[in-house]
Amino acid sequence: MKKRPQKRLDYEKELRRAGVRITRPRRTILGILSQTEDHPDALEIFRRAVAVDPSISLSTVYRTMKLLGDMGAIHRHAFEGGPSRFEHASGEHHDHLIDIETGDVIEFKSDRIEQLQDEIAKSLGYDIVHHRLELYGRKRRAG
Amino acid sequence: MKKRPQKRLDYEKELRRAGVRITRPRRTILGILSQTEDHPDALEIFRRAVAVDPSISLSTVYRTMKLLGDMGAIHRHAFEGGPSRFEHASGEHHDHLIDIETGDVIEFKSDRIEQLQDEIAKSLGYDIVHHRLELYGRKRRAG
DNA sequence: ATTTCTGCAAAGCTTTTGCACCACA
DNA sequence: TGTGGTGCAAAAGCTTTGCAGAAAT
Repeated sequence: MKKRPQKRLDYEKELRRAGVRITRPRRTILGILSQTEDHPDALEIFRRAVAVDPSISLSTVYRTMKLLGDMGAIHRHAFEGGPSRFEHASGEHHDHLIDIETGDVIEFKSDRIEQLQDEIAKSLGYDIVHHRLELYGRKRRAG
Repeated sequence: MKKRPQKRLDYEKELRRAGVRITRPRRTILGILSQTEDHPDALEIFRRAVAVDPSISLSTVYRTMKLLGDMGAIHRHAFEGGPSRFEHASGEHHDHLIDIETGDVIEFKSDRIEQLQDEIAKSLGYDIVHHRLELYGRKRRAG
């Protein structure tokens, strides 16, 4: 029952603050991202955008995702065997379980795992800058 | 102080058993993999192979890696921001810490993390087929 | 003698980029 | 009105593939 009302306005504010122009294609893409609860790839975002504004280009989608990624407003995930997929960066950090049959993505979080990761890195003499934890699985059937 | 003596012979046996021909380029590539303790990408394997047999092609490297991967003899890792890198599949499962400055890869293993992953997947109604855990970090400087 | 494999070149797929025009501030 | 953004097409980077000739069994 999560609500993500008018996330687009937040994006716009952030963008303006960063000194970037709010153009028609950008507004369209932000609108789509604000309604997005899944993890679409660039082509899928492009398709959804074209439905709103047929003149939009895939380049602009990529450029906008790059822009938002650099600002930290979205995350890009390069899951196995496919193009990068995006999600908004609102909310807390989490990792992903990918359904290898459907491509569905389930988010999860484990403080314990994060803590263990830190310990491991430290013991190896490293500080973690970021990490990637992806579980690829198959839905267990009842019975 | 690990030793990996004559790993090539094992590969060859496996390949013959699988009904594949041991050709000159394959023997060359297997020889290189057997001496490899790092995580080279296809181009790097190609370079090392060319030093032994200048007539080898990059396609053959890719095809051989695919073959060995399908047989489970090597693992392919798609670390962030670069081409896939390979390692032989001998030895036990482990995860990777990637030095974001040098690209160096350090292997580590945590039974506790594996166990937590299983629990998480189960609680979400999934069985894990495989997973990917990569820590991207920077060497902590003394002091 | 077959069947598999190879090198080469071309194509595939995702993502980035050069450029001339367009539009936001 | 000037700078930044856009669409288009081309290119880049990695990997796969079609094909005709070569080599392993």
